[in-house]
Amino acid sequence: MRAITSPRVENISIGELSKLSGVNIETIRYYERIKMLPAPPRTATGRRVYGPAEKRTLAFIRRSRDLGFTLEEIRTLLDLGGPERASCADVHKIASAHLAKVRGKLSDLAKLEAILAETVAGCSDGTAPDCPVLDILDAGRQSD
Amino acid sequence: MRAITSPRVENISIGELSKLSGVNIETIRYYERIKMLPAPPRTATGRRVYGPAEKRTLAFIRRSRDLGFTLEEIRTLLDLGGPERASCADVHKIASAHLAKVRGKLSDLAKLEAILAETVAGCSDGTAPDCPVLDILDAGRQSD
DNA sequence: CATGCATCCTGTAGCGACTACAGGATCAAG
DNA sequence: CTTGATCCTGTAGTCGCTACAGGATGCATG
Repeated sequence: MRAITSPRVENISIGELSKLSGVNIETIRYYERIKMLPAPPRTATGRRVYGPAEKRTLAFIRRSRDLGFTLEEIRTLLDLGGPERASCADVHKIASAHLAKVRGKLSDLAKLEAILAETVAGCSDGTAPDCPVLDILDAGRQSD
Repeated sequence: MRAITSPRVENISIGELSKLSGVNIETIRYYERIKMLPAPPRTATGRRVYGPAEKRTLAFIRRSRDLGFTLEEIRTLLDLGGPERASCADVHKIASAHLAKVRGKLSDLAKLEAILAETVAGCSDGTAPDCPVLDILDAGRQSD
């Protein structure tokens, strides 16, 4: 979609795009290679030229990555939001499955935090003669 | 003299070790390759024979991995717990650094959960005409 | 003793999501 | 015109496994 009403066509280099989006240059090229991002037009000398559309897409990808979606999931999301603007239900399915995964991870991590905190506390400043941290890690499974 | 009744010298195969420890056979061999585990003795025909020591070490590794330590960290922990039984302070440093990382991840994940939950809720059953999930992902960065 | 199946062996390649080069080409400023 | 920043392609490395391929043993049964 070429911006008809948009006055200036904002042409930016990959370096600028990288700075603007917070995505590594190498990663942007990587996204292009694996077809997460469409290949942009080039200058006569072969440099990539990006416009607002790519900027938007990249921001979408980045945000979704931050939220822990895999590239595969994001690809699907992008497709769902594409020309067809298909079923919101599909999007909902992906997002809520992902939410479930996140919640699982969250509770695992919370448990882990508790154990670790306890472990570390047992050896508060390293003056203990035998290190309880190692013992706890060692004896995690009591029945050995 | 093979162990008949009481396994005084507990000699086990890699398969048994795998079952006992819950670590994949391939992974055990991988650990050996990258020197996380010492190479065990072999039978005349080249099969690995493990004893209680390896079992212990593997359990230690496994538990530490479950707690999210990297193999590199675990390697250090194993060294620290080795013949020298060196400074508990070092162990404490590693463990608490790791705890800090875990806490960071935990809070990130909690924020993420909140955003995702909200996002998903906005599209509770996919009957909305335009999908709010995509819009939210899209518009995460308001200033674009 | 032969058969057959489970288990083991080595070695290599693949995964996801990047990251880090090497070895050039081009651009913008002084 | 020279310098240094930026860009290009292509390949290989990272982490922590996992999955083969293609073969060699081990053990129970007929």
